[in-house]
Amino acid sequence: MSDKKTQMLDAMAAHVLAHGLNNASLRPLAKAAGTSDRMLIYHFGTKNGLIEALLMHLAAQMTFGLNALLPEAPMPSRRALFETVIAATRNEMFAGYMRVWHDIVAAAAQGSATHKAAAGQIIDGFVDWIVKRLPEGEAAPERTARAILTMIDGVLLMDAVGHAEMAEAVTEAFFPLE
Amino acid sequence: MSDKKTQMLDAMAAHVLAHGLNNASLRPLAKAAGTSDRMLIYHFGTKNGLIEALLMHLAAQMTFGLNALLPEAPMPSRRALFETVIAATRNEMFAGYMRVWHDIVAAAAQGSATHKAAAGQIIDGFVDWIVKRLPEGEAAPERTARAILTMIDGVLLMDAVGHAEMAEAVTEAFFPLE
DNA sequence: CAATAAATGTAGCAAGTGCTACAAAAATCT
DNA sequence: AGATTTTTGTAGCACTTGCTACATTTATTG
Repeated sequence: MSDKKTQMLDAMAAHVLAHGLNNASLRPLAKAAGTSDRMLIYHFGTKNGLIEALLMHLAAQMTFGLNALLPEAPMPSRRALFETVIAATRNEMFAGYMRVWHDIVAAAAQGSATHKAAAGQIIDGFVDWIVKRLPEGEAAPERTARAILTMIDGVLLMDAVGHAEMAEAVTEAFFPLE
Repeated sequence: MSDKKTQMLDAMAAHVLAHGLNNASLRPLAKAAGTSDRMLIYHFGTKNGLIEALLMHLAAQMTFGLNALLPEAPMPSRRALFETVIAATRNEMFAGYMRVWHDIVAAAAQGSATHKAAAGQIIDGFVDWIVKRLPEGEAAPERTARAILTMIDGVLLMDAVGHAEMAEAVTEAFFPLE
């Protein structure tokens, strides 16, 4: 991929993180990238092509940011791991990604294969991340990681609709102090 | 509320369940309700007013459908309750509501107070529903219900992006057979 | 029955949508 | 250098968006 395209994608990703993905249209995106709608179509063929490239770009960014978050070492307990992730997703730095994440989910729910693919990529990255940080002695790490990620996404959803207190209930009910 | 408005809302709710909420526009909604965009604005003042009314209508419908799903009696175990709910949300009958749910979440994540309010209503209804069906002898039923609902929403999200297999991981990891 | 209010149809506006036609400049290749 | 391909600007098209102006019909009320 040419440098120019990558640069455009960076700028557009930033725009999407600030203004949302699902109602992004060509002209504002072009403006954010310092170019014209004409050029976007030229480079990406069609708006769907643009969105597809943008989704892959965003997925890669998310995975990268996640990996930069915490060293690759086992956490003392599931509970600690869970709480660390939740705290991180609530960091201002990640707020844009969380919004975009729910945009992706909504589009995927409406049947968009593109968005499902992007979601799959993000999820895979996240599962790997968790597996590497699971406390030692897990019987089925992959499975546990998937279960924990699903719970995290539940909390993320609740956060999104203004029910941040749900996280606490989950922690107490499913991650008891040992 | 007048009968006419209720009738319109029913028709528009059906349309939204089939075609999505976030990209619904006045003319298609009007067509679905057998009227004109002009009339929708007349009755609801503005599009936001319409969406607000529609959200409340949908929230009520969801709560109603949920209550019709299962008798109001304690389930034998958390696991059974969880599995029953998941199976229900996967029923074709509820597919439209699940799509709309994720639309609501996405809009709420972007900051819409209207959508947050609707989500809150749906969540409250769901928590009540769970509390009434929790196995007997729960120490903190309300808290447990919130925790379970959060997990359900995590699974719902995974279902939406095509990862239905996550439910299994959650069941095994967090609802062990006793 | 007359007067007032509620309800609706027709037409349209200004802004935004994805995308295209056409032509000119800039870079690349032979 | 000449030919050819890549890249870009300007304009615009056909359509959709939320919403409004104006006139007319239909119901309600004194």
